Amino acid sequence: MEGRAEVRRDLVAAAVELFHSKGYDDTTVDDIAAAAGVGRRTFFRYFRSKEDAISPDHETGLARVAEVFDGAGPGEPTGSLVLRAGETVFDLYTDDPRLSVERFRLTHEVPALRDRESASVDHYRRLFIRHLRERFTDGDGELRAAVVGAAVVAAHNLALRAWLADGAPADGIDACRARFRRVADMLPVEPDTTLALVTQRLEAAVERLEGTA
Amino acid sequence: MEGRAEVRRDLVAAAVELFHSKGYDDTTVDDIAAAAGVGRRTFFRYFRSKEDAISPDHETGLARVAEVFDGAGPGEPTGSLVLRAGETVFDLYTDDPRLSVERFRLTHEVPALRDRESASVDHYRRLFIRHLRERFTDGDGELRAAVVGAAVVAAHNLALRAWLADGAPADGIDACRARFRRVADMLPVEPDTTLALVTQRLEAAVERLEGTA
DNA sequence: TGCTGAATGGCACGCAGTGCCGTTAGAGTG
DNA sequence: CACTCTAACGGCACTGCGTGCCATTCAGCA
Repeated sequence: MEGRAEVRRDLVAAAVELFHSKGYDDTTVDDIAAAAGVGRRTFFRYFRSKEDAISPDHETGLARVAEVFDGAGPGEPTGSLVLRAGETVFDLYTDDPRLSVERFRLTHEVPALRDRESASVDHYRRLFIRHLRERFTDGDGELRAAVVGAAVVAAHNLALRAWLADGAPADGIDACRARFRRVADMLPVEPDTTLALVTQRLEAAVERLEGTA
Repeated sequence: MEGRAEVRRDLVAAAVELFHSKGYDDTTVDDIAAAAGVGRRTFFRYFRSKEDAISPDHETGLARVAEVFDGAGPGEPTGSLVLRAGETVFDLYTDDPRLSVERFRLTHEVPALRDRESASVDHYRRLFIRHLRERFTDGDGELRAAVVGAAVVAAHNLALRAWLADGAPADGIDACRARFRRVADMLPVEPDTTLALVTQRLEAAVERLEGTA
């Protein structure tokens, strides 16, 4: 007899294989259960729905992001914090690249799965925003939290999808991470940081030059 | 006999009323059709699914955004362009504020509707990104398109939802629009615009001062 | 009056997901 | 070994969504 973990793995394998060969819509839950050698009712004891059979464990990803935010000191810059939180999610996809690539292909071809993906991405976005609001306390803090949260999640997905579309090569993980990190330069994590900094330096330079004149 | 438009209106009214009184999950398509005085089969001739009965016409909104982008001259700044495109969508919600408010309430309480909303918002995001990519042609153009697109849609939803949560008062529309427009200051629509501009002026000032010295 | 096409309603079907219950395997106890 | 208890499983029936098919109705037209 097989344990629970083995049955679950068999079901995922059967689902992926059938979705690939027969197509998602033409594959019924009965097909998956039969291919895995279990009853139809058992399938629904392991997965809430047919789509769940190939969905990654989003609960885990959300928990990791929350953990990063909760464990961060108040002194850590928000820019590096959101990068750390985002990178924590990468591991969920690098653990099983083959499965991730197949899932990526399916979520791009099947409308139902694409919409489901959108919904789960939105959960990440909301989680980021909820934590960012605590750090943005100025007048437009809520707006900036929404903008930064949406931007980080978008950049994360952009980098991840480019890597998956490329077949998820092992030597491409670093490039994927680097690509994601570039978003840090585009975030309004501090109000008018650049302008204020340069203005300050400009004034200092003018003062210095006026002193020598 | 009633025309097609009347039947459709009756179905929407019946759906909204029943979702409100009985709850979304406890309302069947048979209930809606019966309340509207038509057969169950007819319901599915007007709406693709049960959720569709209270969804706004996203196709229209997407078409409006595409129209703004297609009709814009190449000289128009990207910042003002995305603002114009975003504001075009507001009208879809201001046309029938009562319906919009009820829909807002439902999409926040019913998980199935919330996920559907996430998916439709994602369609807007992808549309923005697709058009923005044509305008961002530098090295990180794709990343910036993703960031700006996600940020604009997020800001739009933030402003819209705040207005809807407030009961969609007629005198709050301008404040809603103003709130959305503030996102323009946070977008990386031009690479290093501020830094490049100020640096250039700094160098010019230094040269000038050195000349007088 | 007879014809035509569009809208409708009814019927049956496939499939997702759930509740219920009988059965079975395996661990623990005497 | 015999008994019990529990967790997992399979089967069955049911609700509800969404679709295909077909007969009916009704308006417009020759």
